[in-house]
Amino acid sequence: MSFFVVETALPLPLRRVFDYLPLADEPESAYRPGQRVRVEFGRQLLMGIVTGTRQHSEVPQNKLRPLLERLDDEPLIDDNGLALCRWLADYYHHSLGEVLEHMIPTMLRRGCALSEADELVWQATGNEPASPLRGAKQQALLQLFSDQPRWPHSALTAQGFSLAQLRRLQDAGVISESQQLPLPPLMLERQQFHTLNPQQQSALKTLSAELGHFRACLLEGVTGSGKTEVYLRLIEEAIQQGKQALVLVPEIGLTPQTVRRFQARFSVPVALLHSGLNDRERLQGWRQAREGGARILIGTRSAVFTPLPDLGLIIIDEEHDGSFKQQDGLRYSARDFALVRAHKAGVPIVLGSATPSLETLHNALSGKYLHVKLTQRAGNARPPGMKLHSILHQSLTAGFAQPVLAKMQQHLDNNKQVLVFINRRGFAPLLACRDCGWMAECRRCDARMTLHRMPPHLHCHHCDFQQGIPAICPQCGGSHVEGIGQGTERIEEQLAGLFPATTIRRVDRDTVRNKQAFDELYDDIHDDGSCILVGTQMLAKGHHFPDVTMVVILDADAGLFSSDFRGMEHSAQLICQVAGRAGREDSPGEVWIQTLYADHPQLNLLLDSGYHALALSLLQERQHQILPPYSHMALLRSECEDRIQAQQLLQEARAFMQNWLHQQHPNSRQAPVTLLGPFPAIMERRAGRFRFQLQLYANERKALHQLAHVLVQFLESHKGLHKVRWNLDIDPIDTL
DNA sequence: AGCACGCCGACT
DNA sequence: GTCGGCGTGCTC
Repeated sequence: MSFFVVETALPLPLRRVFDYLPLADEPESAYRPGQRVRVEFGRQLLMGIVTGTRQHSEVPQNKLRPLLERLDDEPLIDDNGLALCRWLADYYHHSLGEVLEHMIPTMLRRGCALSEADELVWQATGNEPASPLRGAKQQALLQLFSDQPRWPHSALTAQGFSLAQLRRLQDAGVISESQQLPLPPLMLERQQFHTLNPQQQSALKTLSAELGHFRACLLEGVTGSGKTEVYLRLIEEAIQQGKQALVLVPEIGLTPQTVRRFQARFSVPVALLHSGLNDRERLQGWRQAREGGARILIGTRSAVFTPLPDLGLIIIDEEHDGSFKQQDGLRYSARDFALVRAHKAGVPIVLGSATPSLETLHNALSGKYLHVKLTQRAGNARPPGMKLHSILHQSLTAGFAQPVLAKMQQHLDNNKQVLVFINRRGFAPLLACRDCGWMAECRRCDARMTLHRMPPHLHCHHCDFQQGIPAICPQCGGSHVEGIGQGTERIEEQLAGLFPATTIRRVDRDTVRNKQAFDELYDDIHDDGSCILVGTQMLAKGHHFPDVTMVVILDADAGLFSSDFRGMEHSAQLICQVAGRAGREDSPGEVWIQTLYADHPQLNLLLDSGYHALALSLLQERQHQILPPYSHMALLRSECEDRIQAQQLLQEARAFMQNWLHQQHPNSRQAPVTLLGPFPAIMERRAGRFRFQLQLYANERKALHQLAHVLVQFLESHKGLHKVRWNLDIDPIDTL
């Protein structure tokens, strides 16, 4: 038998693979890329993924160790999946082993067998009972198995049968046990298709012509224009062609409403992958997709990695949503990765949004993406009337201007609901002393502590540090320590005083601990008559509130002057999204935006001409400033408890890159990559660490990629400054 | 990332 | 005299 080694990717931040000797007596053909193997690595036990076999190894013979176990006969990840992981690792300059880790569910990472996701299934043998069966339960079971020969155990326990009763049938030889992967439940009552308006029909026609080959499409549809109905029809066509569809939704977008809408529309199994699932459920969903049982997979960011053998269509709903970008570790964009995946699979991808990101819009306008628009609202719904209400020189009651309160009362009197949006949870964003100006600051961050009342405490929203509320000022000993400014808790409390007869419901991370709680609250809200909803952006996404006819945006100004160049884009998207919560077909909503800057040009452009017009203007600005999408960006961040060292790492990185660029382009005046920084982060100290950033801009992605590659090599081999943590963010979405 | 080895300060 | 701090270097 000839010598060979097994090349293995390990879940380590090291950007290389490791060679292991095969198990004794196993031929080279037993090892295929994508299988899991267990190996000893130093003193630890790790699970690795085979990436190939080699006749020779660079590693000296005496250093090679044999692997301990091969866990799979069939590769867990196929060649397509592996190629996609290689692309991802390369594009984000990340270790292949860690990328592969994202590809498989937690249970499989821990070495479990695929069959762990199976359920117990009872199968009728067709034999006569070997011993007489007595009792009503036994007879009932016999009847069930003659109606249908295979029954999942859970379906039988749901009907009140016990394991002992089934065992008795098994002992009599009437049934035998086996295992199989459960299928996602099928909805039997199919919902009616909504009729499409002419615009939806034409959009559907355009998009369905793209099935069968790669094409990136932006479906830009104003709120209420019926994007979902177009997705559903398109999916229906893909399903009819024997294909699977992958639907990615934002983190809070996977509401029961959405799920029900999908499940009730298709006569094929729909699998879900979201954060509310346990490890076993995740493995089930993953396998249902991989083994083809599920024809539609709906999931959040990480679902983009799920193997789908018959993939025929990808849909990214609310493609502009920030939750598609992972913000730590492997900082990938599920949206961008999905585009690559669609390209490699030769299938169309539809990016849907009422407020597309400027990147996507740019690609659509330049003709790179097919641009499909829906400008009419489905049914008779009218767009909400949006108005700016200047609060300059106005006295406010509980943070509200008098006319706004009056208008709210009007809507409540009509038995309607009012939504108050304020993107700040807690009671007050600041606790300060009236006598000396002292403020409660977080001891670990450059930030003020937020005052909470329920329960009373100070809470840093940046590092989660909590402490009690001082009764007297720690600086001057005075007793006039009080909360300054408005948070959701305070608004809730004050509105209760102003509208004593009205139910006030607060919706933020403090009142809604998990998804299920939100769903329950949503049902309550649905059953309420008139009420006021006070909440953070949690309210803005996902759920629609049909009885809300008025939306009040209290702190729009906070987003208008963000130091991030995407600040205005994100504010506009959020305002549109909140505004979209209001109204239904017969009762149009109205949106009041309180602002100190009623003549803010961009805010006015948004309100007068809509998101698309504002986006075009913002794109022009980006073009002048040569910012994304007119340039490509990467961000090198550093953090360290020692401020000097955090900064120094970036200075050294900068010096290294300048030197490298100079060597590559000795004669050019303008390097292909522009370096900016290091700058302290907007919040320089967070959770006890000082944070800095270095910005890299390039016109050509290739130049940026090459520089990033050597930069990572430099940083990995960098000896000094060992305590400084760093990360490289390709296509960052916020530069905070 | 772990986990060793290794060389200097305050404890039994 | 040891326990233990974390600097630095390696892991197929």
